[in-house]
Amino acid sequence: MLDARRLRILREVARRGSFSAAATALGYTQSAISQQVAALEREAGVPLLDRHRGVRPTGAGEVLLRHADGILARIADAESELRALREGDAGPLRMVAFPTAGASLVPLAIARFRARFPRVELTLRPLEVPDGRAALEAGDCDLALLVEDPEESGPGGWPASPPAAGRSSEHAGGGPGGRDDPFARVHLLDDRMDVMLPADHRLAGRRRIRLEELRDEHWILGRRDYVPDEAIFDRACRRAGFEPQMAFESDDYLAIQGFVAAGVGVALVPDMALVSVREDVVVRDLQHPPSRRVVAALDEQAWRSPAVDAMVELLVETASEFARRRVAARRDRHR
Amino acid sequence: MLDARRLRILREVARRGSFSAAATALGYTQSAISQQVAALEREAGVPLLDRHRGVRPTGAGEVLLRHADGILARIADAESELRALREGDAGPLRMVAFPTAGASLVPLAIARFRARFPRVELTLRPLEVPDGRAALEAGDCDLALLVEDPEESGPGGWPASPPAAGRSSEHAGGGPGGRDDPFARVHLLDDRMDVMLPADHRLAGRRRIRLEELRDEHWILGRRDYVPDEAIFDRACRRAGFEPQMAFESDDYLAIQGFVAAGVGVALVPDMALVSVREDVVVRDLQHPPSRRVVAALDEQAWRSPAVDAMVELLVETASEFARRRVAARRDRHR
DNA sequence: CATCAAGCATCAGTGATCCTGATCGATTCT
DNA sequence: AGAATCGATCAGGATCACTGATGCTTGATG
Repeated sequence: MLDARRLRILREVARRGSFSAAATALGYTQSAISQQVAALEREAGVPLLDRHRGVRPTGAGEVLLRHADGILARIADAESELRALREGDAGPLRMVAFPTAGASLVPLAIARFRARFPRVELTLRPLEVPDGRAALEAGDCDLALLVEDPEESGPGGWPASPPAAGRSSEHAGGGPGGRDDPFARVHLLDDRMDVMLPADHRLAGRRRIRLEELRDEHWILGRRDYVPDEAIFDRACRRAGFEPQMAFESDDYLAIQGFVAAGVGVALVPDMALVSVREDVVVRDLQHPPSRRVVAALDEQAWRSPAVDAMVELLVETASEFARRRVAARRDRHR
Repeated sequence: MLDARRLRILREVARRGSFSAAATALGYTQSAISQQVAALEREAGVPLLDRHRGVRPTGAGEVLLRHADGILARIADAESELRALREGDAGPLRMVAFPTAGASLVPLAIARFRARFPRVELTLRPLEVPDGRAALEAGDCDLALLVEDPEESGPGGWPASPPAAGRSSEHAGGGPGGRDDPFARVHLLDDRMDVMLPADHRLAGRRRIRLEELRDEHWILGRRDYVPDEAIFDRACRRAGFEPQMAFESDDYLAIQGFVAAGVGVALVPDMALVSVREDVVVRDLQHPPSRRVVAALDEQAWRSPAVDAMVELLVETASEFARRRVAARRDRHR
């Protein structure tokens, strides 16, 4: 196969009009140029340079030079894109997020990210948590936003960078009740869960509610296999000393709002899902509110581009602002 | 610089999904593939393949693969064009010819050539003989049609090919009165020169004229520095025992016809320039007609593509037919 | 005409690179 | 558990690329 380095040499020779000049320009000796050109001509089976009067490309040389520019330009493109990718300001960044995050937290982070890294090709797929985990495992995405049950997972934290020495696993998973997946997790926020009641519910006027007070209600919850909501809820009820009666499961918090409004039951909803709340339902704090943990997960094995790191950092920042704003919103709710 | 061979390996690995399969496909061992991919990743500074579960390209790998196809395709293009060029059925063929040939003999040869080698990019520049010789010398053309004085040049013939053994040089130039340029010459035809008279000239009715009979005429001839016509004519006159009186020089045979028709003088014109003859002039044979030699000249040093060889051969054929046709036309002229 | 400088070709030597074959560890399938 | 597959790694040998020296040709200069 034609060697691009030799094409570069040929081009330089043609451009400069002499082997020696090309050698100087490329940092070789004249001897090396001569040998490489000879090798290229041997390979081509045709003389490429007319050495008789100066050095000029022959017809065949012209033909090859026409291609050489294109080939070398494309190689240079590939190299510059690789360089950009290595430095984080270009290339693909494939994100997945569970739908609620994809509609609330993530857009904020992405807006900032795009401003800072306009050339990164950022893609976001909203995927339910198990699918997101699978995508990460399959290498189909670089970064996944997941919700998890805080009592099933470790404390979470910034993952140690793989090539660095002394990799501490204290932040990563694998602690008590650790997970069996190899992901690094970064804690973004604890998504507190509130109770949603029909606006005309007997407890709607209360500022804070104890879970036991709702022991006789029918409950509407997110689907068990998508979000950890139900597991968290079950445990909370058990601790409150009752067994909840389930009315419906749904994977859509808007649908859940609809059920609550219609009087089908009450719901435990994560704060994050409350970016829009219908008029005919109210949201009230629980006394000991459970929460679910929102994390950014990465493949600890895989190389992390600077873009991914930057995105994680932005997510952390954005999440903390988001949490502050939610606390404020919670305060307003009670006025 | 990125090595195209490595890109090919990367592509094959990505396509087949395993190092071993790629190794088999490319005729390497798995070890070689592994090492080459590792080298490519080192060079790129980024992991390109995710080896964890099967082998899949990472984001960076995808980026590089996107370029790899383009790069490899272009290299393949260049190679196939080189191959075609080596085999003669593609690539450039740059011809120059003196204007008279460019308007008579050459179009016939080119028509046949194009039918046989449609993919060769054939270019023809009409250049006066000295310019054509310079172009050939400078390597600006592959083949030049020249007119020469037969008494200044050797017999002409098929040039000996430099690398081939046992190619007889008996036909080649370099005989008595040889030239100082390094061109190989192939004799195409002897372009006989006739005398052109005004239609009302006193000798217009004659079938054949002796040069001496025109000793008192004024002569119109092609320019000395462009064509050998004048040198040939001078010598003929000297042999006929007189010194010609010159009226005009012109580099255009149509202009010469105009002068003759206008009665400015008579002219010695090469047969080849008589593809079109005005009504108000006549062309008559000389008794011992001088002739100029039409040759195809090539740079003996340069590599001769099969296309050039084919063109030379076609020119020889075409020239002999052309000469036959001219003889017939000459016969008709006298009826 | 002799000399000199510039330029390409060639050769031997050396260091880098590439490939093979063997082996190891990990993973998957049976 | 055992076999099979796959990638990583290592040592060794072949090849390749480059350097530095030398020779030859050409064109300019005194």
